[in-house]
Amino acid sequence: MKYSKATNYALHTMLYLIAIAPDRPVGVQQLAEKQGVSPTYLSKILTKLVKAGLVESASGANGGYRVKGKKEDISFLDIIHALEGTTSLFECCGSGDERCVIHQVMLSAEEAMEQHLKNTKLIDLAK
Amino acid sequence: MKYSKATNYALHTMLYLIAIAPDRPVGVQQLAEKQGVSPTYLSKILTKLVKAGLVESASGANGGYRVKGKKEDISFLDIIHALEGTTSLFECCGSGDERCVIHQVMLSAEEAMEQHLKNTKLIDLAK
DNA sequence: CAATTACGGACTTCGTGTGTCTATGATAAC
DNA sequence: GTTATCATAGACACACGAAGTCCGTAATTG
Repeated sequence: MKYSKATNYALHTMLYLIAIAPDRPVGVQQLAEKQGVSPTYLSKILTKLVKAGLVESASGANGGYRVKGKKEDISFLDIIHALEGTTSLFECCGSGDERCVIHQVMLSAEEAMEQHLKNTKLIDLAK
Repeated sequence: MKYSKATNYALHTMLYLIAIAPDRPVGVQQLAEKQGVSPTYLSKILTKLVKAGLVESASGANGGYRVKGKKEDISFLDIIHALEGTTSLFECCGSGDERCVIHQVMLSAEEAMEQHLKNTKLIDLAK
């Protein structure tokens, strides 16, 4: 039960893109150097963020990645869901519709965490 | 990023011990049948609960497992910590003392979930 | 065309969760 | 004391996913 390292990289990358990046797209090599990760690995993480609609990419020379949409709206939960998926952390007695009491408690606990992550926007940390 | 099945089994077992069990200890075979798990596997889970001080065990004939201490005090978090450990869900930039801003947000989100799990006692579900 | 950059699939490695099997130790009943 | 019952612990096997790497392809700029 751990958040993956990929989620960590994604959060740092997004924060960097939101805080520093101007209009120009940023290449993956530059992003990778900042965190000491290989560019090829980070590119797969960025592709997930693209598919989630959080960033947009531009191929070719002077290409790279740029935040898509309003920067103010991007929350921690958006990025975590893009990397970890949206399925529940707790799987129980099999059928999903009739949830046992334990399952209900676990779901509401998870929801408490998600609410916190949803209310915290990345731009709050970009001072 | 999932809770382990072992945590699921532990929660159901503890709920059963708290709700149904009288003073007599309950054998692992009986507990295993209720959930369709092998007794040998469930015994390792129960051993963790013993080491965490949540249940006590009795060897020999008519032995088994029994809830230790006050049943009213046992929370979801106690059991989860016994199975999953107490380390943070999110590991970041390496050093633990100087936490980056992202790390701080993740920790407080995790804490929101833990508070919920800490405040919910198992006996609340044993009607 | 050539250089740059993202995208995608295949692949390896490693750790951990999930179990099983078996031996050992403790206790109660006979 | 002997035997049956029960917990405990270690070794082992297996599957799956996380974490990367490598390489080929596609797109865009100059």
